Amino acid sequence: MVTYCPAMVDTDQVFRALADPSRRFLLDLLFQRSGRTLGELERELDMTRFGVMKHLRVLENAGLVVTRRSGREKLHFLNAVPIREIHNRWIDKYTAHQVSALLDLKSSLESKTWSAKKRA
Amino acid sequence: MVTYCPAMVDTDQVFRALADPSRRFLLDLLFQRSGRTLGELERELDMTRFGVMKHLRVLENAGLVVTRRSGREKLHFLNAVPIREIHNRWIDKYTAHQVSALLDLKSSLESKTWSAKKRA
DNA sequence: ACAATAGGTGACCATTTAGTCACATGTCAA
DNA sequence: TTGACATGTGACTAAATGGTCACCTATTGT
Repeated sequence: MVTYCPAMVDTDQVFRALADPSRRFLLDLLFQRSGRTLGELERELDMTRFGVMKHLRVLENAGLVVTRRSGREKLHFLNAVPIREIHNRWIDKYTAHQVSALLDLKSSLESKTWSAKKRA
Repeated sequence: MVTYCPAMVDTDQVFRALADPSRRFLLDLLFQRSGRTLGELERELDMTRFGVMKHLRVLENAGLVVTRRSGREKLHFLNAVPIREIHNRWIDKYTAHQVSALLDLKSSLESKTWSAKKRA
């Protein structure tokens, strides 16, 4: 019998977890480098350890973060599956191409602006 | 000068807009068929007109819904661009394949369960 | 054993948020 | 122009949320 699967998530918990900027920043940190401890993450936020712990639990309950204990440390990893499910909910194959093209255009414009700034 | 672009969105507003189940349901309705009026959407939710209106404004401010007036009616359309940006934030090209494969597996298992149920 | 370190719990407070209502504006058609 | 219809505003209440703190447990190295 399967005891855990990264694709098993509660939709509502996922969206509520993503609603907070601190939690999104935690996901950014784990996207950058997974397998961090609570203390390590705490140092990056302007908040007490308890606040960070609370946020991490919300993320874990939502399935956006999975954890593994190692001695007295708890390692946190990013799980991207719920993110992909959000995408699949409101973007079908037909509109996906248009949207991607628009965003590519946008980022290309932004990089031009950026290099213009850099030169200035 | 550009006065409007579907790719111009405030990240925080997008995530907070998606945090409510009623608002996600409104997006589902507009994903199914875009260009609906307030009254039309109101009939689908178990909520007063005012509540629905408030939710639609949140979605509009987030850029997830764009509107067009037509006489005394206001038509609402889904804008998928912010959704795609969420995806791009935490899923890179390398993990995208793994995640997609996992979700394909999941949906194939679910459809098997479903047809088994149907036969029973 | 001991102190230092890493993580955890429950209660608490300030702020935000969902939903409703009385009331107001603008548009259509007879 | 009159009445019906579609949408909009500001104030209000009840519930949820973010963040902190005093206090607690478990693991490590000496």
